[in-house]
Amino acid sequence: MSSNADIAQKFHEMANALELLGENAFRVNALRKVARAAEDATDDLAAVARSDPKAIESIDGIGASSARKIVEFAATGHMAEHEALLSKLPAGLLEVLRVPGLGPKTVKVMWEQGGVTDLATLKAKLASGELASLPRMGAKTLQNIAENLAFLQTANQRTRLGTALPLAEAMIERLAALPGVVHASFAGSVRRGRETIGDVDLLVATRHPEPVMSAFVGSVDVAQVIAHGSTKSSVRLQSGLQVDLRAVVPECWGAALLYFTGSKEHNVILRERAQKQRMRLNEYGLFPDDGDDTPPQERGCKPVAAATEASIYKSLGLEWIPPELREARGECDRPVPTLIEVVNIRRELHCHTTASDGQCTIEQMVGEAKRRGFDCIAVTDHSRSSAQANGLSIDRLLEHVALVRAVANQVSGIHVLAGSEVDILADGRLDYPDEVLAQLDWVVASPHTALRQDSEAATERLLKAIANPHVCVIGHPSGRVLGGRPGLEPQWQQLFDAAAKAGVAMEINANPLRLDLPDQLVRAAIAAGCNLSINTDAHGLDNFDLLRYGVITGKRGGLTAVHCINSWPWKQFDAWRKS
DNA sequence: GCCGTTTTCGGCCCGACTGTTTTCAGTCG
Repeated sequence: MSSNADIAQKFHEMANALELLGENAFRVNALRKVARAAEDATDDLAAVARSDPKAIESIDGIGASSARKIVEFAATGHMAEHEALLSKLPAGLLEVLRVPGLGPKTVKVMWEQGGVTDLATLKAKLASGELASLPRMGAKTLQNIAENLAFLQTANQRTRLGTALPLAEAMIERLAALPGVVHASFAGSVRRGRETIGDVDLLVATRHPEPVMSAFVGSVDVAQVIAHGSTKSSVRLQSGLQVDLRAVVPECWGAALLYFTGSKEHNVILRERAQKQRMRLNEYGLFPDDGDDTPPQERGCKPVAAATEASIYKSLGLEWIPPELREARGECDRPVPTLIEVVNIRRELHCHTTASDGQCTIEQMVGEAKRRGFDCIAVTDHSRSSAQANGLSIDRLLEHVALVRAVANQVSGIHVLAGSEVDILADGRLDYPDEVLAQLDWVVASPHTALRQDSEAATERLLKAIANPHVCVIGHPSGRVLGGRPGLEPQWQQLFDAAAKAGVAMEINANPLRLDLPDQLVRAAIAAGCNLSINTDAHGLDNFDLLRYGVITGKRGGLTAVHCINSWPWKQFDAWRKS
């Protein structure tokens, strides 16, 4: 675990502990904000705290008190207040908060009056019926807790975007076809394109929501109905994934879409902004604030804006902000960039064929790239050390390069580059000698093994690869697998500075298992002056469809076509490549 | 605990649904 994740977890735990102890809710919220700031930070906070303690306090959301705790943690590996708070609670009590539907108030009562100290005692006391004597603990509530506890113990972790997005699209298609549905869209973290999502949020505009809600909760793949109201329902699918559906009237579409897309933190910023302008923002619209506490839509107030997202942003003095940027990372305080789009991508610069571990021939891959309108494809099969991927020995590589060049000469209308995805060995040497690399048109250098080495070794390893004059792109730089392995955690700033100077691009690997670099590192790389390369790493024809996940990740990092080598006009790209 | 184009003190987003209640607390997003 990087120090940032460790710090974030400690602040989350302190927030939860304070909540269970019945502390001030604003203090709890402030600690959660600190945790989020730590999660979002790209620099290693412990390292920053050691070299420049003052810098911690200048981070938005982190005040003097939390900064002191982070500095203390960086110096000693301990956080006294964290330990003191947790010592006031039974060791397993925080775990109980993870049960869906159980919040701090209920868990506190269960602990103080019911003797629940962890998931095991909760399970036992549910079975024995002891908890029924507690306040607000009816039969239905107890049954729900038991079901949710069972669910928690079998639940997968978060769902990858590559799974959730196609599912959300399919559900939206079904909802849009229902009678009376005027608009239908997915919202939430799927629309924002987060790399993993906790649940799927869907939104429809209709004047007759009840039949839509009934159709939704009655879908064949629904395993459990969590809530079923006239305008809001929640279900759990057989896969375990939770899906929420909300219905609004068409006049509110923009306000509702904005609200349900989030993020929660982005919404808070918009609402605070509305307040300062003496307005109120909710999912029904942006209303003048007349001081009346009753929600304006219930009093027939006419909204300032509601039908489209753009009209609401405009009324708040903002440009429309793409969903991918709505993470409360300063997007309201700077001009909105023209983000990269799938249509901007003109070439695929990382793919595999049957020569190594791909499923298709050179001709098939080139044909598919051409069919998709690309002006170039780089064939980059694995290098000799990747034995599990049938990596090419030097002799096989040279034969393969000849074959790729033969195909290149046969096809018209597309440039075909003979390249390699060459392993970056654990010590930073490349898997082929320089005189072999010099014979290639294109070199993607990627780490595949030794992905658990320490930060210092990883930094040195990748710096060495960046320094090699034949390397064009660092492929999936961290080597992470979402929900699988964390990958390398080098000093990214140092790497990006070096890559910018050397003119080496950093890859956004579009495979939804990887999304590597991730969004926040894309942002840091751009800030350092790096160019990015979005590639599908295709091993077959279908894989070309993964491109959109890389583009979404780029958008989340603020990537424009200007900093993406796949989007440059051919002449610009070719000149850059040859330099 | 954090923050400041009203504020260095006094605020801190808003509404739907459930289950248990006779008017609302708790949870969620």
